[in-house]
Amino acid sequence: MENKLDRIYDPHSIEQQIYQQWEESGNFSPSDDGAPYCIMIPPPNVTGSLHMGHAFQNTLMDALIRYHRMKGHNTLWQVGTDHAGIATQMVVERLLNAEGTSRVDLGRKAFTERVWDWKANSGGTITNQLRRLGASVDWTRERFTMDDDLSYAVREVFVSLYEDGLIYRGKRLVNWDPVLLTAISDLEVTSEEESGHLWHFRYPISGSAEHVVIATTRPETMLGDTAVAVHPDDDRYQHLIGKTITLPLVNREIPIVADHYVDPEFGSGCVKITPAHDFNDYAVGERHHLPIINIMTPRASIDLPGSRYHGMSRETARQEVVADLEQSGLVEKIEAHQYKVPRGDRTGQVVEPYLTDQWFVKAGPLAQPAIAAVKTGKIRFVPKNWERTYFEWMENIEDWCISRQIWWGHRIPAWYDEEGNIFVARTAEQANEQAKVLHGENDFVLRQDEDVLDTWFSSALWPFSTLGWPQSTKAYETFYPTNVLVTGFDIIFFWVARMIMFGLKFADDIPFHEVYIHGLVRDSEGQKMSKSKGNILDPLDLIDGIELEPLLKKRTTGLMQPELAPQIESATRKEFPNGIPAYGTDALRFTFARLATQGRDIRFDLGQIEGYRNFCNKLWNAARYVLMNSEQTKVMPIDQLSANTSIEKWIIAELQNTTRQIEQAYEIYRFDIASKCLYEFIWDEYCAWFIEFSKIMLRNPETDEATKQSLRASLVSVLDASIRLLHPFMPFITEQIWQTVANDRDGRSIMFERFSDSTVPINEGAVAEINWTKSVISSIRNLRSENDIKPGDKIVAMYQLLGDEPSSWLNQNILLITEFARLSSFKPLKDAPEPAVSSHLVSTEVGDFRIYIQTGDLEHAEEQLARLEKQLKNLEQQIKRTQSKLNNTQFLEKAPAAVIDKERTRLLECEKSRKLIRERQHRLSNHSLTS
RNA sequence: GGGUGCUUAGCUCAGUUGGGAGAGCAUCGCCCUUACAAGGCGAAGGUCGCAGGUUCGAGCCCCGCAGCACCCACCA
Repeated sequence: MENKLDRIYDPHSIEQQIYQQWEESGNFSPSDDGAPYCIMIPPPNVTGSLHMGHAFQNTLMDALIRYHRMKGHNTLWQVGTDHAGIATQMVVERLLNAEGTSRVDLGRKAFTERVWDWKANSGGTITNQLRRLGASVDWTRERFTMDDDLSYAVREVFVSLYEDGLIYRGKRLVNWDPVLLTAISDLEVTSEEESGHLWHFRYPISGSAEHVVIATTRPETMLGDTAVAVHPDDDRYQHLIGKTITLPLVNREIPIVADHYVDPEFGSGCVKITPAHDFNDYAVGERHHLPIINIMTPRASIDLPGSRYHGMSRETARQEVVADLEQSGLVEKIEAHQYKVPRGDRTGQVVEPYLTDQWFVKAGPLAQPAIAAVKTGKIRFVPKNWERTYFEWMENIEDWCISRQIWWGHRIPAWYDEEGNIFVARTAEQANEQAKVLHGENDFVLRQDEDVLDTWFSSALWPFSTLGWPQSTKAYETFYPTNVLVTGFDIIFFWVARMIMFGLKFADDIPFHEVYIHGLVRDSEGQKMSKSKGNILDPLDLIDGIELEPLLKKRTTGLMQPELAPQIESATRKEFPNGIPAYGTDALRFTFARLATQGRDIRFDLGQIEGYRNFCNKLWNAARYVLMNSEQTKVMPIDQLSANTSIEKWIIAELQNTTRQIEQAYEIYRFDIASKCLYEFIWDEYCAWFIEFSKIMLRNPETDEATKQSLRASLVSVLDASIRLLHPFMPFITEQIWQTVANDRDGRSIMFERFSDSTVPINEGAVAEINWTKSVISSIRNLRSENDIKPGDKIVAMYQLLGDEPSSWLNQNILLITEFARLSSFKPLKDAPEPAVSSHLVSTEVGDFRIYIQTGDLEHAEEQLARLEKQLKNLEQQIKRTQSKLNNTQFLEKAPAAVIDKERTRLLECEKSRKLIRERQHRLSNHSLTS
């Protein structure tokens, strides 16, 4: 490392080089020393690239990891990626289509080989982006959910659950994506309200002229109706229960049944029942033992050989059915209707309830201990209110459909013989053994189940499968249960709940003690970021910067709806007329930390990150100043500083207060508080006061050498301590400065330094003295500004000690006051009668210390009088309020003594201030009369 | 239909167990002062969504209302 900092802070020139050094030196692996601390990364999809949500989440995890590493813990941040079954298969299928071939052409074996190739060549995007972010994950332990050992864990879990009766196979109505041709789980279906129609049809009663009117949003499914239902207590239809209907168009006799499911208030009170194509109807069908007639192919076209609708898409069939019923005069009416349409979250296609053979996890028994773990406080959600969401879902949990009819994923370890017997086993050999037992000497052929498991199945094992389970490895013994899971609320059901269930079942313990749920990153307007809205910010663009043209291109290419491009382009031009400047990783990370308030979604706009980039610059330049002034000075722990002067004692006190607040904030995951404390301490105390104080003292020829040495040591050591506190949020700039401020680093990294030093007792006297000095300086600055005195002009000032502030405070700090306030002299006013001294005096007070300054003229007298008048008015109000409180016997009886004392003191202070202000008014108005 | 969160300065948000309303950005003055103009000094700006209640005292606790956002659910 160089021993100097460049004049200009340039994040780009330091960040990548530093990360490479960290990674190469193996710094991210556990130290094998100290209490274990472990976080599991939510494995990003291997097809993914870093978005703002990742950047936010990983910033917080890295801060926690770095904090605990510096605290001396044996720290593991387990990294890896998820095979993302459907997403990855879609990506590779698109590539194949572009090449003019297809998944089916290749066949299963060649296709999965192709996916592995893709992964080897293109699957590292997001992990490399994590490096840019500074993530101190242990790359040597990187895992992929389809690694051999993790796949082994998957089979182990599947087989165990099967043996325990918690996995079963069955023909059930599932959510079917007719484009992907696979079942998906309830969670993968999203319902949006859409405009449609409510069709009212007349169904004729068999052998009668009567008919009933049924209403439906899906006319085409009437081809599969097997009943009409009414409410059992509905007087209108009592006489029809048990009779039959001749189903129009199909001419099938179907019964009228009574079922509580029907809401008599809705529509006509009669419901068509299609058990094969509706979840509710399926349940009704089961209750009444109705036949289940499937009328659709997997691609959701009509499957009724011999019917005129056979082969029609569901949309066409709908039109035709309605037209035909219309023709027969069976359409009562058609109403506009808003209704929820279920769509697959991957394809956006309307999902069909579809009757197929699938594998399910029986969730109820697994959920019970998982609920208890949170109820008893073994697992804590932060913020706590998410526990309610968790309970709500867990207490009403449905069985989980885990089989998927795709090729990329963990193949289900089940085999069938020709008679349909199922053999679930860890390996084909074991399945064979089982089959032998059954078949004896007879020949048989086994065929493995074609389906793969839902990707979330393997994700659910992540906290223990990555650590070596089912083997009892050192990592597993050391780091399970992990400390905290950091994730978004959107995957509490998908992932968090299932990890808890499986962790308790298989690793015999909770997977983590705490779950920190963070908010969603939105754009500056509060909109969700999405490609189709064209409002995506790429974290790397914020780090490296991007010109307008490439940004436009990025946002407008590959849109699902290309017609939106012009709109997106103009919005982008308006928001980023000059593109995006490079802010650097540290500024981005710090911004995320500052925005990480409890649970809320966060709005991201460039003003914020710019402010924190400026903070980086501030720190950088402060470090440059310190280097210039204390090059040969040794960095010391805070508790070993000699701290000769009050200002050193004061800044040490401030540092210690800040440290304590930060450590407390980490304990409760308040990254916003921790980062805010750092910002304020470094900028408002260390830079604005301490460095400025030090300049004056170091440059003063009368300062003795010992004091200078002490000051230099404090300057450099407090800087050193500050950047250690800051390191978890800003790893790069702090490393660069840390390497530079001392010569004896020997290639060590700041990431292993202690987070904070031992404390020394706070010197309250020094703190009071410096706070008083700061107030005096601020008051004079204020006076100067109010009187339009140019910052460069030196002025005469005088003071009066009216009370009992220690005169030592003044004597000790008179140089600082004089220099800071740019005074040519600062002397006692003696006992001269005030108005006689000068007609150009204005004054202010700090407690009982009155300060006068000389002004060149009094042209601002009117303004000042107005200001004083306003202050006076405020004071009067306060006095009145305080007095009425103190006159209130109820208040005096019931309020705590401390509060009453406070009010009394306040009253005295206000009255004193009022007196002083009146005096100032008096002086000012007299003088303005004379001038 | 059930649930959750939000509403505080022009904007984005803090506000810990109830005890005199805060920050950043933006705005307005004045300064290119030898670490930093990505800076310094100073100023202005709020009926804490509305309406009640509890309390000596409410931004904070309770009830109601309104608006916004999100989650869950099988209403054809």
